[in-house]
Amino acid sequence: MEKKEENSTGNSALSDQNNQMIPSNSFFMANSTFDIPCEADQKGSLGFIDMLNVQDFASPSIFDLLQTPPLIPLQSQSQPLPSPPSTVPDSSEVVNTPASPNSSSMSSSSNEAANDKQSKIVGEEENEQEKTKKQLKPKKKNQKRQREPRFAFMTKSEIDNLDDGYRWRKYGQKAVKNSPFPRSYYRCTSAACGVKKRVERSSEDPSVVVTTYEGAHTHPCPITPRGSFGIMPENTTFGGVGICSGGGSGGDGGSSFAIPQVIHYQNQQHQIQQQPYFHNLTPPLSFTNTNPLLPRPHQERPFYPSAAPLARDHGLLEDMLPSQILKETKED
DNA sequence: CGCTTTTGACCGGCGC
DNA sequence: GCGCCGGTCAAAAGCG
Repeated sequence: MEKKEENSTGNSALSDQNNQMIPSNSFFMANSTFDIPCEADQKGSLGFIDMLNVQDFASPSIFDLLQTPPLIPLQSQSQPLPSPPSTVPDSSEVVNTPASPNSSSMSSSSNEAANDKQSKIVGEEENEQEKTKKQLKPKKKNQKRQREPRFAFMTKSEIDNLDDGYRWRKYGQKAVKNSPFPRSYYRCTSAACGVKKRVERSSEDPSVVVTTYEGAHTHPCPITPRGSFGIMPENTTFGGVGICSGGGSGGDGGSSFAIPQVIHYQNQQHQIQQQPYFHNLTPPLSFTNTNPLLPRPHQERPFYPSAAPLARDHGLLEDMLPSQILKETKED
């Protein structure tokens, strides 16, 4: 079994829908702000997430953004870029304080940094957990639960559980406070991979799916029979916490999160285009990539080995998208 | 038959 | 200390 992890994410941002205050843990999108339920809390499990500026990005992969260059830990933001961690980074905290609403920022919590130091203990805990679990989790004390770096993004989609190429098993579902939509909890089915993700719909915009990844995959991305990465609409806003590098232990070259490319969220008058995932469309918004952390267009590189073939796989897209949309896209 | 999903119960953290 | 809440467990059901 897997190590039971504790988590108690405060949910300050979720509280009051009538509350017009913009919490620090919000996605800032074009003309609107979305709370990120549970993602950013005072405890810092996942810091605030702001709008990602992606000027000049034709269609960058989220992983491109996150993997190159390595995100700067909060503590060392003014320092040279650290070398990528071999596994889960000690300091997964990245905070880019936006100088302006248009400046990019990705952030994450800082308490994870300390907790991550305990990563070595995880294995031992796992064994212990095995023994004790049958008694309904007599938890270890004195050990704050280790938090993996988390990464959240928003997707405009009717599909809750977006296919990101990895295989997930749902292990829980909870009603979300102040939201009519439940939150689903998934875990990567790969044996030694403890990556988790949460999927929920925004209560403010039911068409928006908030997906939060936690942890880094330690294995290559298994291509699902349906084809991976195919169904992510392009209009996703992500924010992050974390580090996606992975470098992982498995020698897989460091892929971590199976998150599709940046999807530009266009929320002008709440008119959001649904666009096929792999098309290079002009970003609906004019972003300014002022973030030194973010790669420049010329740095674009294929992230998924399988992405290129799939990019042309309209068969998949046609499964998932209205034909009209596809048609329009092709014309582009 | 094996894997996934569902779902109620349980646990721990946090605020009051 | 108590209650709330997020997160997880695990048995049962569902599915291919």
